Amino acid sequence: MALPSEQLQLNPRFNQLKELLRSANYSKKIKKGSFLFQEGMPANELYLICSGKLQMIKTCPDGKEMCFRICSVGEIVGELTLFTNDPKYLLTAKVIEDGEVAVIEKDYLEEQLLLNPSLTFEYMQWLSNHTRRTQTKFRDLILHGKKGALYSTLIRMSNSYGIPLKDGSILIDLPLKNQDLANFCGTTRESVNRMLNALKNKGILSIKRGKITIHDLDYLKSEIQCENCPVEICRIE
Amino acid sequence: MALPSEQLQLNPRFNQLKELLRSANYSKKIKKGSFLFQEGMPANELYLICSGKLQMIKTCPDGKEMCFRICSVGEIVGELTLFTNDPKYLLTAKVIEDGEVAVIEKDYLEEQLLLNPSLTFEYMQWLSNHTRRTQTKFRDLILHGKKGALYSTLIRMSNSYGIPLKDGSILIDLPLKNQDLANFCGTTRESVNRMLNALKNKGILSIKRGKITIHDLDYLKSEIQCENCPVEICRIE
DNA sequence: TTATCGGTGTGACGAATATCACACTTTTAT
DNA sequence: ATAAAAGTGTGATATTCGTCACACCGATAA
Repeated sequence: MALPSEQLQLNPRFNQLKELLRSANYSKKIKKGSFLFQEGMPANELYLICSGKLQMIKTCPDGKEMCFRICSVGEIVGELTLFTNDPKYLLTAKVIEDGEVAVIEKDYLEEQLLLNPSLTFEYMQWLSNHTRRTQTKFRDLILHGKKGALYSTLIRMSNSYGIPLKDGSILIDLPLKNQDLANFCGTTRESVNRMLNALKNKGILSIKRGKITIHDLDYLKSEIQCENCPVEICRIE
Repeated sequence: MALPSEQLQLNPRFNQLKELLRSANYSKKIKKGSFLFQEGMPANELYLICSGKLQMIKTCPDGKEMCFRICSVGEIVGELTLFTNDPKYLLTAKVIEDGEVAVIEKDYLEEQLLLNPSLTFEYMQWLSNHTRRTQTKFRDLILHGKKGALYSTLIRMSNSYGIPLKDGSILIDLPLKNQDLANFCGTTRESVNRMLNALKNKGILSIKRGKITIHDLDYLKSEIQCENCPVEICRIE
């Protein structure tokens, strides 16, 4: 059997796993504003996004929402239901852009994962990274107030969706409303608005047609005592 | 090396995994105040706690600490380094009670996990639950202010370390300083102190010799709009 | 015993953040 | 094109929370 280190070279981007998911026997159209699944629902399926965009959110009875990830083409959702005793979705998948997802049966995937060690390896690697990302987010979101939460979110957005521009700035290629950012940070849209405008005035970032461009990422990093953890980890998604 | 097996049976889940860890070829004494490992250190080993207690913390350059778990006998630490490209510990393991840990080589465990599907299954199950716990903590810690963070922490402590008493109360069998709780919640010891005293005055809880007894768990739950997620998930550790 | 130490309890105050209200701007739908 | 809807910007005010200061409490070691 191949050693982990060799496999690591072979599959840096989880190709086997996605290949398997792509072979799904059917797909499903998703419509903006609808939900692919909602928290609490029994979970029998996972999805690979073929097109469109999803927000993975946790809702509160009082109407508040907390956003964990924004997922688009090539990403896997519903993953945390695998190998659980009582499979229910923990999060809600809200469609924010029309598209299509490949559907795969949870049971089938579990079976395949246990049969195919190199697939297992990919999945574990993916899940480990996922967990590491979630855990590092904690420090930033909780330990440096709401400003820290926003700055951290912007940095992670840069790493996840950023396009480097000629002048060294980074365009976050995702239309984000103030409220969206607030949902990532656990704050209010008004607070986000004020903080963003303060950053604009300092020349740290600018906003055009709903998309943010970061001009001075280092400023944001220094404000939250960023330790430059690997980009693999310091991401939204 | 012989480990007292009855200790490992405290938690009936994940027996295969623990059995494997138990076969570790050596163990290490841990001394209160020292660190089993520190974040950033290259990670080549995992540990199974035989005795003693550890705090898994994330530190900040400015001296703040965030506590994720308190681990004792039968628990596995250092797990998130498995299957990562650049294996470094993300958290620091601070010893808060003398003891001993079984040491297992990361490479060896990775190999075993890929060779043995039923071991794989246990590990994935464990990691999934771990991730689900971390994720659900987010909502509580971020969405309901510091009071929500404390209440959530107390509820999770009850599920993790609670001993039901005859009168229906729950004793959290773990000596906790105000500062410890503050580190779990991302707040200050003064704030924790005020909130705890407010809860004492309302008869929600009482404290004797450093240990908290919850008299009215439902009050705490209702305050943070708890959805009674499975106890498997709603835990500190 | 007393001195020391780590922890608790609490007031005063200021900073950070939420809330409310409303005007203004941009986007979307008809 | 125009109206309606959605999103942004901002002041005023309330609330939450952190910070500082210091008294107190209880264990323990000299």
